[in-house]
Amino acid sequence: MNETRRGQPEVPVAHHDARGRSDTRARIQEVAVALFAEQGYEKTSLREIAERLDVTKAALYYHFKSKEDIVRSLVEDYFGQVDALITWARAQPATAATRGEILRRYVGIVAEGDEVFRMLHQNQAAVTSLAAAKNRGELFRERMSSLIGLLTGPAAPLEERLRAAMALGGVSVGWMFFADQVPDRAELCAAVLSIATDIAEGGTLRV
Amino acid sequence: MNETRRGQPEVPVAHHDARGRSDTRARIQEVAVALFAEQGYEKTSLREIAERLDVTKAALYYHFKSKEDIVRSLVEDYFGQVDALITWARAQPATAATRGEILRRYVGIVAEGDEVFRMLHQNQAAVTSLAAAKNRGELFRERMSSLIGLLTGPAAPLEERLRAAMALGGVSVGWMFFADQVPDRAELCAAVLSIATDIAEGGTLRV
DNA sequence: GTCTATAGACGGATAGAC
DNA sequence: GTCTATCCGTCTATAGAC
Repeated sequence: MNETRRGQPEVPVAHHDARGRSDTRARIQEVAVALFAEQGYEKTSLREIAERLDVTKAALYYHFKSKEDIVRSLVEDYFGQVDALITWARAQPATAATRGEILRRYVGIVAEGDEVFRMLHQNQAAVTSLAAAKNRGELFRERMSSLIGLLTGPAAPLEERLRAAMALGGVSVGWMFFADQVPDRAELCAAVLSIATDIAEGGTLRV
Repeated sequence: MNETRRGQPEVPVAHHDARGRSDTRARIQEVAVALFAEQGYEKTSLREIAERLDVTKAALYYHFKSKEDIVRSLVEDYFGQVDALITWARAQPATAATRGEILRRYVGIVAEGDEVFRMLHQNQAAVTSLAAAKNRGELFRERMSSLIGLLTGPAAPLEERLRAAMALGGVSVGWMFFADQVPDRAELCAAVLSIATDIAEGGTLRV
């Protein structure tokens, strides 16, 4: 149960460098994402995170002011990228090329955010009710709504909006399901994008 | 959010029928699903469920042997239907008609299961780690894998399996996002199915 | 920056009366 | 079937030494 080093290939090895300086903060985030995604946010205690890092709970509080603060540092980064995408897209002409580019960037965000993205979707309820306090509105739904609007226009018919929603949803599920099963992420990325574009454009555009 | 007791987010009224018989068990399930979906499984305490029902925690333990048992009673029903679908599908010829029917039934299960389905997806991490004890393997991933296999054949190329996965994912997201926004559920159901079939068949079949 | 120790709160669960 | 009362565990978070 306590395999501090092993498993995911990218977990760093050293706790300290030669002078005793530590990158503990970043390592806390790494371990936290992994545990939150695996067991859930609430079920993961600070004690458990601390144990994996071979530090004590109190040390965590030096780097983060609360458990919620750890998750916030993770989530902000991801949603920040989505918000940036939305802002960018609103300044573009509503062309098919723009819609294609929105999907392309969205797939990029998902692919890059990977672990945080998975953690987020595994803990939607917990994360949403955390953020609800400061970040008003529904974290996921609001962004989803914006993206659908940008992919279809403000008052598109149901079928069209549905295609956009299913394209977005397909990206999430498709990526998360296959990300750790295929060797070539770039290939997966391209395939997901191609199908998502296909879905959104409703067969008028074939790649 | 709460359509069982329509109206505001308020407390149900009747505790007993005329003869003192109570449907407490069913009402516990209703309240639990709603709260779990809204705030998350772990964040919802038995005290809170009991309060909404105007009973005490101890009363809950008469009907369910544990908190986990409440969620299990909910989840079993849903996954039972999915498993039945998989069993049925395995006994069918691997034709396009069968694949279409798999999707049709899957959409039906999602549409009917609605609230439980939403609760499940809002608490994937929590629910998975609960069931892990008795129901070995990944609750979601394993079923997903089976369905993808049935929709594509055992050793289909990545793109084809990806289409299947994204069709399934699209159904979940599409339904959950629009279910409480459109007046006509049957219409939504048909539209989702149509698009999902479109996705899975990869443009060879147009509805 | 990290530790030990502990406060303070809350949760799940049980016993036994009615 | 439901209640009151209570036990025990675990958790977040803080105080203060080093």
